[in-house]
Amino acid sequence: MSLRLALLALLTARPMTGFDVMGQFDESVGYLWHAPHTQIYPELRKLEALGLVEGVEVARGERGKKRIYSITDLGKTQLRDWMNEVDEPRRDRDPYRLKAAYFEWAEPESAYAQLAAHVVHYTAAEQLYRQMHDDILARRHPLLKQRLANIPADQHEAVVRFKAFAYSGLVRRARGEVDWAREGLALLESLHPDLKLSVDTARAGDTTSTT
Amino acid sequence: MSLRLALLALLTARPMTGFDVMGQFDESVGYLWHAPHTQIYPELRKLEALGLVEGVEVARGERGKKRIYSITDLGKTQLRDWMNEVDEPRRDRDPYRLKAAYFEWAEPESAYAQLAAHVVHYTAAEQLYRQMHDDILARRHPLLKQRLANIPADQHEAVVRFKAFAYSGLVRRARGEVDWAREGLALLESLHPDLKLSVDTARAGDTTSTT
DNA sequence: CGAGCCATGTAAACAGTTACATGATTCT
DNA sequence: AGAATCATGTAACTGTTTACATGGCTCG
Repeated sequence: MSLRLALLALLTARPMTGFDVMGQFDESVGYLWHAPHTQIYPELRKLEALGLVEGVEVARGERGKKRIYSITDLGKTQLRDWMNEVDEPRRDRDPYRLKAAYFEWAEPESAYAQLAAHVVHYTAAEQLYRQMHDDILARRHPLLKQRLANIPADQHEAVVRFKAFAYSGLVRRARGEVDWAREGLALLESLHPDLKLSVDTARAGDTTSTT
Repeated sequence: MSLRLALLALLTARPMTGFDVMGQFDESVGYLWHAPHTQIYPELRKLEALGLVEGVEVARGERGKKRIYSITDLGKTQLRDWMNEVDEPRRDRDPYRLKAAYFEWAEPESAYAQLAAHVVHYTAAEQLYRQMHDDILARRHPLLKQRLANIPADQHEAVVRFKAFAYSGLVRRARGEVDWAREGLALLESLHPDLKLSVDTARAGDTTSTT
């Protein structure tokens, strides 16, 4: 259901083509939910069949065409209903923790490399999420600006704060991942004091640390 | 691949039936990875067909039977290979943050109820994970004891520490979820000062808080 | 003998990934 | 003319959920 929710929510900002949705899924909303175009196009068709969105075909140049989707009143009602549902938390599925639990089966060097990559990835992710968070609060984010333009000014504050709140959660998670992975690196170093230096060297040359 | 990894890793502790695996997936490993029996039984058959595990049928009473699976040498090699692979972090899919980003579409009461449920759930989860963490470090955990019995004593420390490390990650995540949800509750209260009390009352009577 | 546990499946539907495919428009 | 971007799909496969099914064992 999350993909549908993401699509409907996105279309409340402005009408879009499937291609536009793709673009948003590569940035902004894409950090909250991502889907490839092979899932987006069919799903928009399904939403249209359900009457939740409406698509109109529009010419593009001489022969080209594109399909612009807007959310319908029914779609807004459905969105509101989904948003009001309390879905009980999903059972956790955690590939990182699963793998870490059995690190005794990996070479220490490779466990180290995995945790180092984790640090690199989530350090960059945290930066990115924090940037988004700040852009939202400052109302610099382009899609957010369009969204706000369509609704009364007295609701702007709530809309902005909710989005910032969501990103603050992403920042928090990313920071947690980094702290956790560092804890793991320290553990590996304490278990294999002899390997430490060689791996550290490998990491410096390997992972193209961006910080 | 995570399900297979979880199954193979589990079978390194001791041979098990599909039913035993189910039991473990309802506790211990189940916090790291979960699958219903409808996925476990066919997957074990597939692993057997691949030669990664070996199943022997054993009588149970007069007419009953069960199938006990053990990991093969090939399975151990495969497990080691998977553990050494550095899988680059998956694209984030985050239903909670997605939903929170569009809370302006929910009734404040219902947004509040969702975050309150989040707090309750992850508070309980944190307790549980912390308990597991402590049981592991103290080597009280039954499956862990069996696992340690099969390997040289000089490897015990590493095995125990890796498992504890994984659970420490779960504890960290759960705590992050609670903090985040509380941040959201505070936000809702600041946006709707008038609603606060009524919702608070509803929460106290509603969610059977266990702390 | 009934309740609760042990034990194992199939099938349909839904969600997500990966591979394969096509073509127009715009800018340089 | 070629590259970058806009635009949209189908199909096969893998993974996960949900519904439907069955039957034996053990203990009170």
